[in-house]
Amino acid sequence: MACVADREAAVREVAQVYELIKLHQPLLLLHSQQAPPPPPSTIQLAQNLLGQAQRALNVALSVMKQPAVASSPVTPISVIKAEPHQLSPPSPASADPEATRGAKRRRSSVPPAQGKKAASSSWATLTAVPYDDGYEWRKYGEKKINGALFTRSYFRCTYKDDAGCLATKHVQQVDDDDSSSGDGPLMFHVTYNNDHTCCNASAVDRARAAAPNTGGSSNLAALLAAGCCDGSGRGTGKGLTTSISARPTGHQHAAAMNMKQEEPRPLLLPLPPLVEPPPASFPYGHQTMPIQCQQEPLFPPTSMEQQLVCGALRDHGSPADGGEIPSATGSCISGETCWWDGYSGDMEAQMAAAEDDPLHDLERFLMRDSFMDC
DNA sequence: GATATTTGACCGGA
DNA sequence: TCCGGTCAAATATC
Repeated sequence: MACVADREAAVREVAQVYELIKLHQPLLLLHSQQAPPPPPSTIQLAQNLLGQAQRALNVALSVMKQPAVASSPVTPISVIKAEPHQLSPPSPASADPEATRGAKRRRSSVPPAQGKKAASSSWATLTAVPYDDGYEWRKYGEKKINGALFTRSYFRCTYKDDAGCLATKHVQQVDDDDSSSGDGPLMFHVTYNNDHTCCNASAVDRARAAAPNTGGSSNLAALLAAGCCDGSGRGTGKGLTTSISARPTGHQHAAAMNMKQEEPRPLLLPLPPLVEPPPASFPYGHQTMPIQCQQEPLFPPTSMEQQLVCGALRDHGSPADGGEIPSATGSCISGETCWWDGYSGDMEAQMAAAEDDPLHDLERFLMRDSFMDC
């Protein structure tokens, strides 16, 4: 329990610094615009430092405040049920062309286990970041649920067809006044069905194996080990944009739930914004890099976090300091090569630079077992 | 053209 | 009959 208290104290400390930076950010910007203006390099340096500090703190807070997320696809807060359902091998339900032609509904031809829930296991979690659980998801439906303020979105594993992965999940924003009013983080109930049997699962399994004693708390290390995505090279470059539902869902947050889930996942989980997104002209160190992971923010109001987490652990080689985020197979989707490729090129120099990077130290601190293993 | 998302309809359990 | 979950045509995006 003492460790929990330590974590809370750490969260408070980091949040305090974050607020300080938030407070002084306009001041810095103001100074940078006053005459005589400081050398551009100085402005650049200061702003880079500011951006990096914010990013680092965001990283820290993400890790510290969300220990239950992402070390595994989810760390269940509560297991709803774990019922043994019949599992049927993924069969092309529409193998019979006659069955599909002209008939929109032919579910009667689908084997029962596939036609309805075929969950081998089910568990749920509460998270502020439903889109980042280490897997790639494809949305297949959305429903207005009785008594719920927001619609529920249904997702299945992207590789259901390719790998026969039966994993599904549905995401429901919590009807919470605090979270919906913007005073608190948006929270989402994410319910998972079936374990991943695709290659993506193996990536996360490796992550788990890499931190067997962390009890699910070492989300950072797990995410690192899991890589950015599945590694199948399936990134097509399509759908890299966030799709916010155009139809009126009655609530922007509900609309945000329609985000595309196959986006290359950020390496860390973004926190609800502690700071307002900077003006577009604000040259954060990472902002100018090609956003391979995220061309548009998942949540428009938190665009900075999206970019922050996207590049959080790999922009030591960001364009800001001459580096370049590689696009192996076109994007971050390429998986485990994603952030390691950030050190491609002059790796030694970049690693050396990273050693001196305060952010690097922070990350190392965060990854320390003594800290993570609370 | 390929792929992903949207959205109304359908299915099946309660 | 209601309702949650899923399907698949239509549509959007690249």
